[in-house]
Amino acid sequence: MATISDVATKAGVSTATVSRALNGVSSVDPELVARVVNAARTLGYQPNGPARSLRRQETAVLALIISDVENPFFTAIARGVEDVAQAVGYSVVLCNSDEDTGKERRYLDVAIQERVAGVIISPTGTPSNVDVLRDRGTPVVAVDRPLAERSCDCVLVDTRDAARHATGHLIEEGYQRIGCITGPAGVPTADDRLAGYREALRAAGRDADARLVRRAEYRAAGANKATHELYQEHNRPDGLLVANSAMAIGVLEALASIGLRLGSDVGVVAFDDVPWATLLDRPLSVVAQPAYDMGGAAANLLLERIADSDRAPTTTTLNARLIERASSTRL
Amino acid sequence: MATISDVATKAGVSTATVSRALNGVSSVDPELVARVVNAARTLGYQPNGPARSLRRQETAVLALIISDVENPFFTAIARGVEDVAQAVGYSVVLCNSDEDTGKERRYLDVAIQERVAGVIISPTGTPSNVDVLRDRGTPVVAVDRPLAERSCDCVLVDTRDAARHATGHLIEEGYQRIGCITGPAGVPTADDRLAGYREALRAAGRDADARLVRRAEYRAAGANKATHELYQEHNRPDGLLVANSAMAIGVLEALASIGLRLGSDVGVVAFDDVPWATLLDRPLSVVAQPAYDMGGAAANLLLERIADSDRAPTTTTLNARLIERASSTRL
DNA sequence: CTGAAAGCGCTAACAT
DNA sequence: ATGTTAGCGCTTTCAG
Repeated sequence: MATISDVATKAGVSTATVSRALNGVSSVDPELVARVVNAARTLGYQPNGPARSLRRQETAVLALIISDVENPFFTAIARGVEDVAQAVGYSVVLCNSDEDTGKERRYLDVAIQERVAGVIISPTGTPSNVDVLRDRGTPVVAVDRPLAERSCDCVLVDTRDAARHATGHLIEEGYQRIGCITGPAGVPTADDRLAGYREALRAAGRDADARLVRRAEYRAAGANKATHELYQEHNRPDGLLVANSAMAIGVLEALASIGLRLGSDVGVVAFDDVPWATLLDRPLSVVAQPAYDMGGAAANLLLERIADSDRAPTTTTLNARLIERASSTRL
Repeated sequence: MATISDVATKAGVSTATVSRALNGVSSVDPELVARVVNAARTLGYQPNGPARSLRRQETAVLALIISDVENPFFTAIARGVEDVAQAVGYSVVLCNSDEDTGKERRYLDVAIQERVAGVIISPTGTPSNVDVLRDRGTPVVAVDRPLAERSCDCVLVDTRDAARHATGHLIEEGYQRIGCITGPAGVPTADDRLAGYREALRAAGRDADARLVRRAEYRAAGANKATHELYQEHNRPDGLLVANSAMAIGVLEALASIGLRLGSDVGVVAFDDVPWATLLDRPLSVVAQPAYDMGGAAANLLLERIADSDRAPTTTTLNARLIERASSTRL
């Protein structure tokens, strides 16, 4: 593969001039630039990335570590990140931590070893994993979930507020015993959505009945099981707040198999807008999070921090939007 | 950030010994290994990836270039690739070409510049883009779509066969005027699915009616429009083969808005299994492709080729599975 | 404005 | 078994 010195020989100049010409340093004789560009093209020259990174002590790649590639919410974030990064010449490498602290740790190590310019992460488990980056001065932005230490840029949505709204909506629609199916304890979004749910009940002068709350992994299977449990008890809920779209699938399957109809028998609102929401017989009401914008905002924040590591940490909080459909309407 | 020579100094050995110890060369005195490992740990040493890549003239990263990160089919492939790669110590960088030849080209350039060990690609548009890799001897595996030149490892599914089966199933269920909504001309999967559809009709002694065929981008919006067009004509189809799951969403929305019921009014089979298929009032019949396995197979093929570039190119063809549900049953 | 040369951090001969 | 050293390809002083 052609190197910079092949190009230099072919163009009859030094490697320094080739480097300057190809990197757009203005002080190069236009005629030489033309010769260099020509030589590079005929040789099919492509710069050696590792050599450049080694010399410059920096790379033009960002790492994005998410907890589930198959969750549309996270892939939408990924698009947002990528579109912003691409526009300024950065590449993005997408890593899937799968809600596994060990995997997350390994990817962080890879990110450090490859000397990426910065990391955007939706942190899984303990914040100590991320400390590894901060110790080395690698810029980090947390997205979707805050880091325990507030000393880090974050892009969040006001998910507790959104949960409160959604629950309030179910109350207004006349549902009496509203339950909540949320993610594992310790996952901030799961806890916040539960907190918002409780606030709404309290604000309406109702007791939050702990027996109507279930936790499970953020996946269909766990939510399915949790729903079946909930409906084996005496006090069956007639309303349900579901904390993510994967869970919604498990919940809706369970309700169908029990023979309950959405809206009339049980009002349901789920987090995350999904393209199939409107295909259901009773279309699904959702809390739509601005995932694409979150990704874009996170990327911008990261780029700013890369440019200026002394900037004070910012937290950007975006709002979610409740979309009311038939699944949360009595008739 | 600590370098190898910092570790060498701290452990009281040469950098060569540190390198050997940390890379598990067996001929190092166990006591020295221990000292090195200790020094490395206390210094928080992490090897410099670019330096290593430059020296070794190889990297332990694979690039995966797919045409749509938001399509569950491709994210499932990504998981398959990643699980195999991870197990043998490779990282995977995921790139989203978005069915855009220009973006694809840019990512291929990045892959070359970063000197990735190999590329798995679901090629968009002209095959000439990929030639760039083959000219440089970068190992490539095509997945989901073949490369025009057969001189390249491929992992495909027998999608024409699957389309024929699915169409045959609609015929057997008694649907009389079966239409097809497929992707853009030139995209091999789109063309193959159409070809399989036609074969099935011919085998049943029916004319393939060109007026029942529509093409659109592999997205919901285009399929929605195409469906509306189809149902404005005299000869409305009573059966539909839909070439991917994003399109299925557009089609189902259109049918609902026209007031047609799945199964009874119009039998529908769509490519790609989706988790929400069973949530519909009339659950959706699908052609389930083994996406995860495809990713795994592609990764294995690529690793083999990296190890032995002289191996003859292989084409692995996997089978899809028709899952019959209520959307393709009259009653 | 251009060239010569040093050196980023690591690994792999080669020498001991 | 360990150390010495050259050099991967590039960018960037420093001279001229």
